[in-house]
Amino acid sequence: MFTEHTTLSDPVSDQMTQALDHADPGLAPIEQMPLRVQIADRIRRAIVTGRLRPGAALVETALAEQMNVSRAPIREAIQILEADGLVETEAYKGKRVKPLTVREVAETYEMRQVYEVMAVRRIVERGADVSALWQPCHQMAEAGAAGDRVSLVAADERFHRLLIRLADHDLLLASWNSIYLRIHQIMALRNDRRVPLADIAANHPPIVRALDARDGELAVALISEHTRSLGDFDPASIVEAPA
Amino acid sequence: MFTEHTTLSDPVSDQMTQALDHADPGLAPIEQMPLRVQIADRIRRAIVTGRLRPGAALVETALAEQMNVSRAPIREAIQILEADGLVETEAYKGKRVKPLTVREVAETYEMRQVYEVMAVRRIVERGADVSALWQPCHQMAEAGAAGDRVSLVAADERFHRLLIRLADHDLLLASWNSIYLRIHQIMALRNDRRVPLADIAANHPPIVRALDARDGELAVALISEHTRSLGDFDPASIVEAPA
DNA sequence: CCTTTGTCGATTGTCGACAACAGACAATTT
DNA sequence: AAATTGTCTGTTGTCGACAATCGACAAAGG
Repeated sequence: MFTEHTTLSDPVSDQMTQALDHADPGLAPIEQMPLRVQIADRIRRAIVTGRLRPGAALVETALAEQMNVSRAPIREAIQILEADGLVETEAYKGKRVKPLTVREVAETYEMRQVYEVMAVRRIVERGADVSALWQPCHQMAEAGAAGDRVSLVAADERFHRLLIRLADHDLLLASWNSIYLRIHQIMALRNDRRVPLADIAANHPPIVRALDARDGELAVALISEHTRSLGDFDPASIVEAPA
Repeated sequence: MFTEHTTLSDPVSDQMTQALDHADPGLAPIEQMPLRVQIADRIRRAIVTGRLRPGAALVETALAEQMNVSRAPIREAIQILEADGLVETEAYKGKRVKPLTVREVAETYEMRQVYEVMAVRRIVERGADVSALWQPCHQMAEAGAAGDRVSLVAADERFHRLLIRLADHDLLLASWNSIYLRIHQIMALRNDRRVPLADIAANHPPIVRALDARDGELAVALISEHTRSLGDFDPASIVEAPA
């Protein structure tokens, strides 16, 4: 077990949870997270879904009143987000959602590529079983056929997260998660429709096949090209003025 | 400018600063860091120098009294260290210096290798000027000849940090810094005397030469072997029982 | 008109006190 | 004696209030 930091487990289905649709948990252990974590999760989701845009001010007193808690857990939550690299503080002036610069976006995608290449190398070296990767692949294909972009993106994330997991490297996973938060945010902001859905779905199976065949060079080349292409983007589409 | 997080700027010369030996700063801008940052720096240094060993309890009230501040900045400082991955929290039970497992140590060094390889690749691709790397090289040679292990390790860190800087990639630098904190800690704890000083010093110039010659393959191979060898260590030398 | 100084509102920084919780140990009951 | 319950202690979690700082604007003085 790691520390208490959460992992943004469920990016989908958010406020649709009513009082009716959750099955009776019986007497299963009741999970209680510190307030700061719950708060951090909420704000984080607001940021990575684009509801809180880069540059938006986060005022402790306002958030405290809004969520009906004191400032202390709000402060701590924001500090968590600061460590995530999503929030920026200027002493005695304010905290705000960190503005995205073109450079940061590029660096983020480059880092992601390095992480995924590292994962692929490890998977090949260690001979891990990659058959589980087929499931998200199929889901992507279905979503692509149905033209359901949201489901496809969700399946894509599952694919890549699973790929990282298969590398069996906790530090890599943590680093990738941290990076992927920002990727989430970027995708939410730029809402890019250029690449056809079917293409995205079609990119993944060859990777799995190469991994399965233990063809390290090919697998690295494929994942490298795949993640690199994601970094090509329209610079003006998202970025606010740096200052 | 980044946020306010510090960078453990000066690992050496700590408490030797008396009231006399600092030159008159004139009317230069007086730097004031939030208490949490000063506190975090102190505790961080204590951890990475091994003065606070893995598993050691960090009790907020005790630290608050000891440093003569309230618990609030202590809490926030500890939270920073938690984000650094140096401290671990268990709700309502306590905070302690995160125990080091064999696996974590191995993963840390593997991650460092990936980062440095990435840096070398970027340096070669971008044709950065690497002549500045000679200075720490020479310092290492001198320290090696004088048998001064401390100076040599310090110069070694300068070499590698500069190498990362030359890659001109902020996110890489931040990630490397985070990793290197733990490396600091590990080195402080295991105090390993196996590798001869001269060998360490001798390993670096070939890397600079390869970079200078834009021989990417050779440079990657050299840095890869260099950082990999550091990860080979005596497992029993540092690790406490995981639980 | 320009410069300097004072004041004000907004925000974060810090503090001291109290509440909630986990674990250990004693008291009670059977 | 064993099991259950109560209690106590150490620690973190949360709160409300106050202090410090910043930026902007008004006010005073030349």
